[in-house]
Amino acid sequence: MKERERIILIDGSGYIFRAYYAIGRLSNSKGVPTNAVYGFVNMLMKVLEDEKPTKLAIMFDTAKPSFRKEIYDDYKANRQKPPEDLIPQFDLIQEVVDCFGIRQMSLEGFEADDVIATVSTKAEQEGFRVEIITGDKDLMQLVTDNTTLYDTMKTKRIGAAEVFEKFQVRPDQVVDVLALMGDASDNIPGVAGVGPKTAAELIAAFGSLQGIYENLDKIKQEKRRLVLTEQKPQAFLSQKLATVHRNVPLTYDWEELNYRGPHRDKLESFFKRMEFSGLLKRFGMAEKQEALGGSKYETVATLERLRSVLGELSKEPLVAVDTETTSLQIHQAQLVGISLCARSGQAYYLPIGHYLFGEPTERVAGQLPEKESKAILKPFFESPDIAKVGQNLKYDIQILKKWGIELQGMRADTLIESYLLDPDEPHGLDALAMKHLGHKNISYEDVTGSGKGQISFAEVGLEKATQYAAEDADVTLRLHEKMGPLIAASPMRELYESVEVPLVGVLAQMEFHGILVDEPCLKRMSSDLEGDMAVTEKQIYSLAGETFNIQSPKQLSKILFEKLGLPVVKKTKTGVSTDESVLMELRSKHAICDAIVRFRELGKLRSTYVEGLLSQIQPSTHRVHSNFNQAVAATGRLSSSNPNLQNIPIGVDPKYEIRSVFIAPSGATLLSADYSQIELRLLADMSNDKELIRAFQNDEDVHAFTGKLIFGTPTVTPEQRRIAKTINFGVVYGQTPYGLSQTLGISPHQAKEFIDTYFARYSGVQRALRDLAEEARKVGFASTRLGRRRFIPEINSQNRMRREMAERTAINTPLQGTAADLIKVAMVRIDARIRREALKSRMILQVHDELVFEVAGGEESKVESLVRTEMESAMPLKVPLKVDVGFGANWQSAK
DNA sequence: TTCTTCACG
DNA sequence: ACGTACGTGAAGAAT
Repeated sequence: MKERERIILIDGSGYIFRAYYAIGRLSNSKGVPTNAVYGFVNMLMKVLEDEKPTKLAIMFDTAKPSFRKEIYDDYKANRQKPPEDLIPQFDLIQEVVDCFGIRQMSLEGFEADDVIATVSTKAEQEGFRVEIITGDKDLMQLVTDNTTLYDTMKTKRIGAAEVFEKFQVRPDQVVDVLALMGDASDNIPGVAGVGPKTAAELIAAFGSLQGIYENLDKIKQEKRRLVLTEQKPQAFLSQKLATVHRNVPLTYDWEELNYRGPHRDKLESFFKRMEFSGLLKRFGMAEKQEALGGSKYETVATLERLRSVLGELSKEPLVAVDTETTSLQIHQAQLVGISLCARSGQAYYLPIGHYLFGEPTERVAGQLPEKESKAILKPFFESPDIAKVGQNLKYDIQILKKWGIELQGMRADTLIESYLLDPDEPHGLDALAMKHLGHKNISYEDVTGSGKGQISFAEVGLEKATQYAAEDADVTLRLHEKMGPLIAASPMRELYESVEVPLVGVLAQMEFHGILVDEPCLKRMSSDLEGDMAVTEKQIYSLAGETFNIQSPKQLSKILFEKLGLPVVKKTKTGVSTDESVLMELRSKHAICDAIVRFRELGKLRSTYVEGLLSQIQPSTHRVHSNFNQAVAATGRLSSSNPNLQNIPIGVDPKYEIRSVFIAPSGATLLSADYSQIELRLLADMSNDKELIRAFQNDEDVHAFTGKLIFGTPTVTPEQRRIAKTINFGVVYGQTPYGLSQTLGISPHQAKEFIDTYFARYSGVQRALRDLAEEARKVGFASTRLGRRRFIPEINSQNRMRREMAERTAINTPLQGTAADLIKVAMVRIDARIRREALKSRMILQVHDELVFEVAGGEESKVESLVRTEMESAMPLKVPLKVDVGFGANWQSAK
């Protein structure tokens, strides 16, 4: 028999809502909300790419209510109005469907489901196969041998077998099941007390709704029989409501459903309007390069010209600076060029280190001589009176420092400006140019190429390099002209000018200096770990009775849950969880669990910390130079990467204390200073809770104090203290009883009692947390003590999960973020004093509530007292700030 | 590229 | 019916 041609029908209305909730917040620069449009387009493209349809149509509901409303006034009565920012997106979605060249169908008085049913029924009669793209179970009634359902967000296609799996009935019986069980989302009443289980059981037994009522006497359970009799009208009404209408009066012919691909021009202008740059790229429609209005870029090729340009720039109020180099790794990077811009549209490129075809010795002609230009540039860059702005100046500061210039006069950084204005948005220069200037920057790959043929920036021709580099300086200045005033007019001005901008220099210094690593010791650990792992590996294989990849959660779960028959405790999105909490729960059932936990522990140490750290050591300095990222964490914290020095294990196994390999050079020691209970102290201050304030004013052990309070005892056992400690931490995260019960291994009921008692004793805390959520709901953002903001739009979400998540964010961000503000203030002040007092000691690490210093011999007491003073006085609170300080030859022993 | 797991505060 | 504490970054497997 000839293969049937396939028609794809898409439930458009269903996907609009799912797209809206799936994508969260998104809008273009004009403020038009675009999240649903974006999600919808992605769904559509997935269907087009995966299914390669030849015939398709998309069905929509109409604004007018359907005929069901006439039959039953309460139909969809409890359905909420679509959210405000979704409404304008309905039309946009219909527009984009047209751009794709896809037939859309709808009819007043009918729902999308009815239109789908009508077309699919007809199509099947005429010899087509039908695939319905929907997430709605109601359409299961349409399934036949030639009609299947498919949900793009799931993997499985739904045919008759899958329908049977879900409801234990044939597709044509689904309506009757729905009639009995009802549907809360459509407000279809069903029969009271009959859920999916009972409904399926009844229909399976009697064949249909009609069949049930013809055989009521055969129903044993008296109660059930009574309810069914009583609610017969509802049952048949529900059946009517759940049944799709298969005869909607539509006019169309199959030709109109042929899919011939998108109208590229229309699609391009639509995507541009929406500012979907990723989608434009996917269609090869990347915006054409448009020079910024009236821009003129000059390559500065002679020393005379350099002098005169710098002379002009020195009189300007602010100069944008950008450096081009051969590497993002400071200690491997060579300076290639510098761009400067003080008036938008007029920028200069100073070529200094361009060379030919991979030969660093073959200098390109027409460049500035390195030594002489450095001598001219030095006073310019080192003048504190010539104000500079840049995008991520932390990098340029280090490049210039390596070149022999100490940048002074840093006044602004657009990376930081963007971060403060909305920490959750992207802050890359290209993204900012698009967002604030509507301009597509020349991309780095356009200049250097990408992949195998990629060349170093040093090999780029001067003309091309000038266009690219000068544009970056130009764009940076323009971005500052947009964002600078926004910051200045906001309550964040002080935070920006006195904390964040000075911190850029502090972090640059920390990164540049790095921390010394004991390489031989790491190498010893590496081989020790290898040995221990081999032993553990053997144990695991013998316990499992076969060899397999222990590091593969998939293979491991096969062994644990299929071969060894252990019970499944927890699932992940894609399979069965084998994480540590699962293994700990199963450890009494099989010895393999402990061995796996041990193997993972050793493997983590080896790959992430030992090997990972070894690979990051700079051969030229024998140090690791981590990046301290100032514009990543949405709360205001720093983050650390390449390597991450903020998650080095604390060293539970004395054999493998990773922190002990971070050492001081000879003649120096390390000093570690960390805040004690910083977030709880801030909570005490913010909440004004009299008990919590008392605890800190009396310098109590706050966990023991809390324990005494919630257990009502004069002293606490270690176990009680542990529980109190967990709750103290949980409060800061906006804990739920369930979450607490999981971490404590107790019942949710008991967890709830602990929480209730906690709030009864610390009533000020409870009030403060409620106020934080309420405040965020009112203004749309959470803020820290120094005015840092984080927008939390989902605090008003219709989706409960998202909303509750947002509420926890609203509680946690002010605490975590104020702690971040505070230690940043301390860092800036400590660094200023180290410079002013000309100390040789250096700040080298920050780990959220801890600072680590390399202290020069003889400066110990001076640095200790300086650090303690500045940390403890960074911010006045209603409770004292306490700092613990320790010295040691390595990081481990300094704690 | 995405997912899972796990290290830190 | 569903998922469940805040914030990060890195490695390895699977897609």
